[in-house]
Amino acid sequence: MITLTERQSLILKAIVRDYTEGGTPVGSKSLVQELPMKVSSATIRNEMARLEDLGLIVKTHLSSGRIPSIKGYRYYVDHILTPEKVDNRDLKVIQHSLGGEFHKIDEIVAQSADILSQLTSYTTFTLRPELKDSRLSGFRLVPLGNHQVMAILVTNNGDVENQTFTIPNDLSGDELEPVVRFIDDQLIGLPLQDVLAKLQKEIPLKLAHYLQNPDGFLAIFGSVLSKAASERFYVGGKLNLFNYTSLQDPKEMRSLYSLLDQTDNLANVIGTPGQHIQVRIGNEITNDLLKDYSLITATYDVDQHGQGIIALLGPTAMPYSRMIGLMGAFQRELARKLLDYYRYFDE
Amino acid sequence: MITLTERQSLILKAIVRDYTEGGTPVGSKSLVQELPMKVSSATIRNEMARLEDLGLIVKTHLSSGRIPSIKGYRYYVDHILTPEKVDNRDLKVIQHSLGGEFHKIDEIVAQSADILSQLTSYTTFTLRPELKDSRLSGFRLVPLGNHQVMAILVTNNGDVENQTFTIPNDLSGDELEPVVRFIDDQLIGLPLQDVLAKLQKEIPLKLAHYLQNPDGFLAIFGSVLSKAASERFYVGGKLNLFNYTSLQDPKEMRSLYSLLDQTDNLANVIGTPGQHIQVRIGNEITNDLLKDYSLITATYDVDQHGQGIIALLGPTAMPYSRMIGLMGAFQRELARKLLDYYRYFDE
DNA sequence: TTTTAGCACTTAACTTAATGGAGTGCTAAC
DNA sequence: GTTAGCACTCCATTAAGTTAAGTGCTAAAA
Repeated sequence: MITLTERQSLILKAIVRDYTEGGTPVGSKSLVQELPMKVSSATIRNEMARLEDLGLIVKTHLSSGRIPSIKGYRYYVDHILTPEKVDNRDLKVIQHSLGGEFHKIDEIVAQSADILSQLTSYTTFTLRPELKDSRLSGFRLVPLGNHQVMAILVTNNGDVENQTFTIPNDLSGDELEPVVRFIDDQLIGLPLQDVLAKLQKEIPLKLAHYLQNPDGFLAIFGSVLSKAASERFYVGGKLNLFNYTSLQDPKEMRSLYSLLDQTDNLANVIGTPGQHIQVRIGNEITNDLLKDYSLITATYDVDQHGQGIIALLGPTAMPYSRMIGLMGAFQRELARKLLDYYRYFDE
Repeated sequence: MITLTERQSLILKAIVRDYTEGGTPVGSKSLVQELPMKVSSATIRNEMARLEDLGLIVKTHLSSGRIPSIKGYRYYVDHILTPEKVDNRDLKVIQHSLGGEFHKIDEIVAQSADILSQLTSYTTFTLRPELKDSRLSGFRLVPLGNHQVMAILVTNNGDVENQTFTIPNDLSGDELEPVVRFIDDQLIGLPLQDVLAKLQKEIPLKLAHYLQNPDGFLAIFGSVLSKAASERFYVGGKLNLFNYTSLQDPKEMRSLYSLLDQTDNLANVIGTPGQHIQVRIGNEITNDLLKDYSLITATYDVDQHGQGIIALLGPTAMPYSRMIGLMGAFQRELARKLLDYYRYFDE
């Protein structure tokens, strides 16, 4: 367990601040000017040597200034940093852009990602509150003529998922009606997870009473269901990659773009955030592509409706203090907005 | 009007080929080796000087090899190039990937863009056949409970457009039923364009019989309608920008990405392709951002269902011969597949 | 009249050398 | 424990030199 003196702590803090703002290694001379204590650069140098021994700062070459190491950022985030109060103007932006009327949870969550990435110039992922509490509240099949049928699934949160299918010739719309009624009787009100489970076990057998060949129908129902039940991240500010990636290696950026395009990957990247706001720096992120970046994840609670995630990807040299402040603001505002939304549909 | 001798033509052709393949300026010595005639490099140099006088090739500096000018590419495309027969393997890929079952025209068209960009490593836009022939064949409002209604619009081509709305408290699902019947009576069978026109003139008056405040409903209907009637390009192979853009200027790539993200811009970029396959090179493209690239556009005919567009964006130094061959293949295969599709729904 | 060999000349790209600036570690004195 | 002083290191930038590819031109050959 590392413990720093007051002075060392101030020096580390200044190095982190200067480097995240200026982007160039920080030397003893520039530090001596901005630090509140009146000591010489040689003293600072001695302290810096000690910080380096502890592994908190490193040199880029033998005679360069220092930059924080991953361990240094870690210490800074854990022990030194205080979250910055969110700028009043930023807060206005957040509240205003979440103030409008939304028709889907996904829209709210996506909007949040876009705003956060705009405020930070970084890249954002958001995940809606967990669906484990989501229940099936309606299922419809609407014949559209021309062999086509639209399947619509509604959850108790007001989420709607739909898909259009071409049905085989030997299956008329009328024939499906009792099936829908059967589904309604058996499955309405159940959590989506349970529906998914039943769909694989009991339903196929019982469905045989109504249809000779229930496979086609099950495929339809399963497809819409899994679309509604799957965890999909929304990614905002992809173009901001141009702001903070190295640009030296186009291959890397390309890989990052691909990673962000496949939203199902992101669950692995983000993992299961335990604490409320979690900062992972450099190689602390399990994905190798992101070993030179930092990831801040926050969960937000929407009471009995579960938790959602909002995450921020940026350079390791990011202004953590401001970022964590912002994440906190989103945690609160997003939870509030979603509670409003649910209340509307729960009434 | 420029006329080249046989020999000059061969030289220009070789320069274009070498440069599009190798990417480096072409000198007289390397030309003399691969050209079928037996002359010295000095002779080639004389001819090259003449081609330069004509503005068909240029030097990158006073003593460099030559690269084709835009005028040179133009001449090559117009007078020298013969479309390359599509590689058998490529054709297989195309046919196989369009051979599956599709549920929407948009899916077919999007798939084509993806395949083309994969085969070329460039970027592709596709536009579905014009919608002016598209007619309204069904309109539904499905109440989902909880103040929500899904509006579904179906066209005679089997295209389905839908959107979910929150309805005001003072409007129940039942009240909307006569409205839908009214819509069905008045508008079914009309081209979408006409529907759009009527929506602005006659309908609001007549609708007043059924609803005190028809504005809300009209907004819903209009929104779904315009979604169905709008021209939306699908863009494939955005990541391929990394393959052929300069990478020197990250700002430029960022702008390009933005351009491709706003699909409504693309109509202006592509313009109205007149001929069957049109090649626009460098500053011949009206958009300034694309002045260093080439754009090949092709229209494909789907008989009475109108024309669609497929377009390819790449570097000016692209292998035009192969590309034009590929575009031709897509013209044919796409028309064929879509005719199949329409036939299925027309029967 | 066209083609060719020969040669002086140009330029980009690469290598090497020189210089200045920022910063460090260490020592000896305060 | 702190400081001044100094030798040392390394990056970044500039300058100079070298090479390879290619050109245009001239005068002779075909």
